Amino acid sequence: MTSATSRPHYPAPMVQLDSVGSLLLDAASDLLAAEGPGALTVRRIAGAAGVSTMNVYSRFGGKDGVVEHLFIEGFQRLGEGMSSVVLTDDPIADLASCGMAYRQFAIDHPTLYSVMFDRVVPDFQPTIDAQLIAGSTLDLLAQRLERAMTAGVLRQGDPLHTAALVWATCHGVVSLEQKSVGPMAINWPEVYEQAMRMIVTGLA
Amino acid sequence: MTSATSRPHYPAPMVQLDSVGSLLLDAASDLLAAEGPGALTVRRIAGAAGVSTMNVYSRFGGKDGVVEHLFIEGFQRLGEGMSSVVLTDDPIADLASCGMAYRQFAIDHPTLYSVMFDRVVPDFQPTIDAQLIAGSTLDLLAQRLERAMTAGVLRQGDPLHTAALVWATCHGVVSLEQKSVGPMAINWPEVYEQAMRMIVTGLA
DNA sequence: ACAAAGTCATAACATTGTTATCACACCGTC
DNA sequence: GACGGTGTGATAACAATGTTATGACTTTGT
Repeated sequence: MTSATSRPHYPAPMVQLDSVGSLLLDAASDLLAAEGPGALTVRRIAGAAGVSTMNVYSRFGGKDGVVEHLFIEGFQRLGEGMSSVVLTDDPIADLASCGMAYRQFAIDHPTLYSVMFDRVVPDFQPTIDAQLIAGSTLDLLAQRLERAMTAGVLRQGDPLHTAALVWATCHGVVSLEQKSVGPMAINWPEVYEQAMRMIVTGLA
Repeated sequence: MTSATSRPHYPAPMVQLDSVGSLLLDAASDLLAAEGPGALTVRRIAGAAGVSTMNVYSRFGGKDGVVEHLFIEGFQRLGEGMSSVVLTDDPIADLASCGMAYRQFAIDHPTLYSVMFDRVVPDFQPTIDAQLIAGSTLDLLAQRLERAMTAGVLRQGDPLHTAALVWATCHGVVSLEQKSVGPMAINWPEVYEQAMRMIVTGLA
């Protein structure tokens, strides 16, 4: 992270990880969940994995490579969480379930969520590939929305743009809630439900 | 001099700043705007202000004190931007203007926005006072919404919770846009306008 | 069997936030 | 005017960070 000459390219995220690599990722994930992004130091990650710090560089190209893996893993798990809701014959109810799964992920993994959506690791910028993976999570939502559109319960429109709008709304509520912005009196779970009602009626 | 017992106690944000303090804040603000949060180091701030690093500690208690000032200043400027829109006799149009002012602020000051809403400075946590100031920005929005409610163009409801919902929606779109999350093909300005239409129809 | 190449733990380096040191200016008193 | 106390602030030191260099050990090819 010292030389900012050119965009650093980390190892491809799909490389087969050996045991040490997996150990490092697990240790980083545990550290992140337990103590937050501040605990994500190269020495602590390597120490928790029981290996030397150089493994972080030989396998991931540096700290940012590890963070990028966590970033991608987070979006994959978020996608799994949203796609694991069982579909009913009510597209609107399914959308609501999807939204609740989104919020549940953010609540269950707040520090991972902050790695994904806040710039919580200094100078970390996901690669184009990682951004594409992150963006592909939107496809799930777009499919749900398109289904609701063809069913006639939502107004017709570009599914991708509508998905971006819905995603942004859910993210906005979760983000403000996590940062405790605004008066303490605000009941954020209620705001979230209100947001989903607003989405449905606003896009009907 | 500073009580070593309680740690995160920055000087009150309303203290009268001497010339060196103002110099430091201006330098920090310029650095943040020009090179992003990574450039916000104690030495660079002091160097840009032409003073020694110790001034950061004697006047602000440390780097986080400076960041807290920027944090508060950001919300104050955001509030000014939103309250500077001239009011018409159309509460809905005024709400839209308010929303556009919000987005304009985020576009004009992206790094300041990230200090306010992302956890971009490691281990920085705004004090309760700063959070209250940040939350008070919501009051402006709540007043606009209450006006639209009494005018009958928006459904009755708790103005504060509704304001939180509207704020979260605007923040969500701006946040995802700034981080380039999602496919590149997304037209974020259009998503933002769509969001405001959704808000109006969803809350009518 | 031996040299070349790779691997990895240790140590070194630059930079960060923070704290300690210490010289010098200022101020009240004699 | 001289002197001791007070405090301000610049310099240097310290711990921790990401990263790179070094050097010993292992593996491999012939």
